[in-house]
Amino acid sequence: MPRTQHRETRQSHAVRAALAGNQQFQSAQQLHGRLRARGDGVGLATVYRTLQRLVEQGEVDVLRTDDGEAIYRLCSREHHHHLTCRSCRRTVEIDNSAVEAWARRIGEENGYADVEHIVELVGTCADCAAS
Amino acid sequence: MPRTQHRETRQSHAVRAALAGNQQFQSAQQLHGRLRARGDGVGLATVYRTLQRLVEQGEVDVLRTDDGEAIYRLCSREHHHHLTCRSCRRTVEIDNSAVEAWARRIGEENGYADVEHIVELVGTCADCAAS
DNA sequence: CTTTGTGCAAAGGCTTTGCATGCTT
DNA sequence: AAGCATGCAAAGCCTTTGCACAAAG
Repeated sequence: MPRTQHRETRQSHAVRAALAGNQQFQSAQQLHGRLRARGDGVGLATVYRTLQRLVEQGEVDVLRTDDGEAIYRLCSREHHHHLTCRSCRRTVEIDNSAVEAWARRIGEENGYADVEHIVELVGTCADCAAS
Repeated sequence: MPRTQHRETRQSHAVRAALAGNQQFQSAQQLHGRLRARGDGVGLATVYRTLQRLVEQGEVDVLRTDDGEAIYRLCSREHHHHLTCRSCRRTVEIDNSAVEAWARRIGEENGYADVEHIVELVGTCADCAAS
């Protein structure tokens, strides 16, 4: 059982609140700046470490911008993949059991056990394609 | 039409050759190391600048890994995916037609065009599982 | 009281940039 | 000859880590 053992601190609460207050993907630096502006001073390193924990616990999704910056957002579902617009970053969460099954089958066919998969899709969304 | 004008140099040729020699996405550092190993010494900065130019010219695609590393690949190349052993790094090439179709369909269903995908499988191979 | 979280600053890793030099055209 | 391309090293950015201190359980 993944016993999520983390302590309740003012800082971790602040980070979670900042995430909850915005449904869009935000960078660690943005969150840090937002917290600082709000008066909830939190060290940048703490922001990163808190986000890291949340990602490990599966409570937060993380993606990478074209700049290589990590952006975070509270998850809405369990396991899913992302389809991201390469232009505006609009993101759709994909929940497709076909991929899961496919990955597992490929593993079995090749004698590999405990197969994990990384799947990310990038495209141009309808709006951006139009403009 | 703006004819993309770039000079022919040993280095730019080497980078293009390295890209052409691998149908998968590769990082700049990987390309640099490969060139160095091959004897075609090329400065790391030059690798980056050449890749930058190729991307601007639309000859190369760029994506970001979860580590924030940029990975490059010549456009319009058929590629395959890999199933890698997390222990011994043994790698199997995977037929990709199923994934290609799946990715394209997901894109269409969501109104996304030109869908690129990153797919990586990691598991434990039979030998390593036995030991 | 013990363990984990926090801050700060330093260190890391990837990428970009300044500048003098070499090579292409 | 003129101007981009290259190398090297330094600088930039985002992120992680070491360490001492504070706080939670």
